[in-house]
Amino acid sequence: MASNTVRERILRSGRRITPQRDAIAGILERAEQPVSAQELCDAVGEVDPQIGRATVFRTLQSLMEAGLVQRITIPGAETRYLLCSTAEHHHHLVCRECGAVEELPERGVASFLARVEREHRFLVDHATFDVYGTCARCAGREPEPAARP
Amino acid sequence: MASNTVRERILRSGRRITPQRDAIAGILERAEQPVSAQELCDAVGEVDPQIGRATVFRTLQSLMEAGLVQRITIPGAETRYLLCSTAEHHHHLVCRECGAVEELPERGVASFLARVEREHRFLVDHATFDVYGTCARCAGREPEPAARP
DNA sequence: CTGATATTGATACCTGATATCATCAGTTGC
DNA sequence: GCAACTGATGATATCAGGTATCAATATCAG
Repeated sequence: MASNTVRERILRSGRRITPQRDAIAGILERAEQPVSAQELCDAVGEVDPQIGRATVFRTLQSLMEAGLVQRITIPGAETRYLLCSTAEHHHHLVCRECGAVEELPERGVASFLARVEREHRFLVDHATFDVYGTCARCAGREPEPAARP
Repeated sequence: MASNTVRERILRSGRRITPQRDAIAGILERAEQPVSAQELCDAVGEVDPQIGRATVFRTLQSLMEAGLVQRITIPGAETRYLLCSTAEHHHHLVCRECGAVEELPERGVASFLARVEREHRFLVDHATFDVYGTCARCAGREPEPAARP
């Protein structure tokens, strides 16, 4: 299933499958939220304390190059890594409450980018569009229960 | 003029004017491109070698809080700092060729964000939208003259 | 001018990430 | 299955950007 797919995707990108990569990909796969490098190192250490930091970062690098992982750089916060369901370029809706990340497909942004290109006479090569806020699930709950009778 | 405005803006934010802040703001003001922390430290050192790195970073912090400076975090590249003409939230078009930065006003993005909110039932709090590509001026020149007869 | 207080500079420190390099293990051809 | 070629690993050192500490200093309101 999914695990197999990740393995296949790693193989297809001309990389080798190793227990370390398996472990790291598995952790990313099980994480519903993007994880920081530190969290990932800790989680990896629980699976196999032998796995070194360098391997974790190298694996992230490889997976990013293969398009399996995206790095989410939140200004003023930790950089996080996310296993993406698609290798296509896309953007993220990050919930500040629960940390959940929703993927915003490129085509949702394309028409907007086209307008930017037209209005600014700017040849767009790459755009990062990360949106922070509150997801539907968290917005449903009351954030301040004490504020209500 | 502009220098005065920066001073005023610093003062209005309840901060003191110091020669160090003056120097740092001046460098940012004269830079047409966003500068990295390292570049800024170097440039500051040329003005006054006494000014320490900590002061540079603290000043950047202060100016960011005051809305005078924005930090541009390019994944996989250096973080850069940019003196912005407006304290309002806005986005950037960064030219990869010449490094020039064009400001994209929030209102240009607002309607797009509204659609995202509607379609994803997501309450947008903050969005960073940084676009990389080629500006009109650089696109006008031939990037590969050898490729043409 | 003067004092309360924000600011500074030197330094140490932290975290995320990368470089090095000898060793090890997948993969491939047979 | 086996050897060997090559990519991957782990330990370590190192780097860069950025922050914390703290005594000394400078700013600005009164």
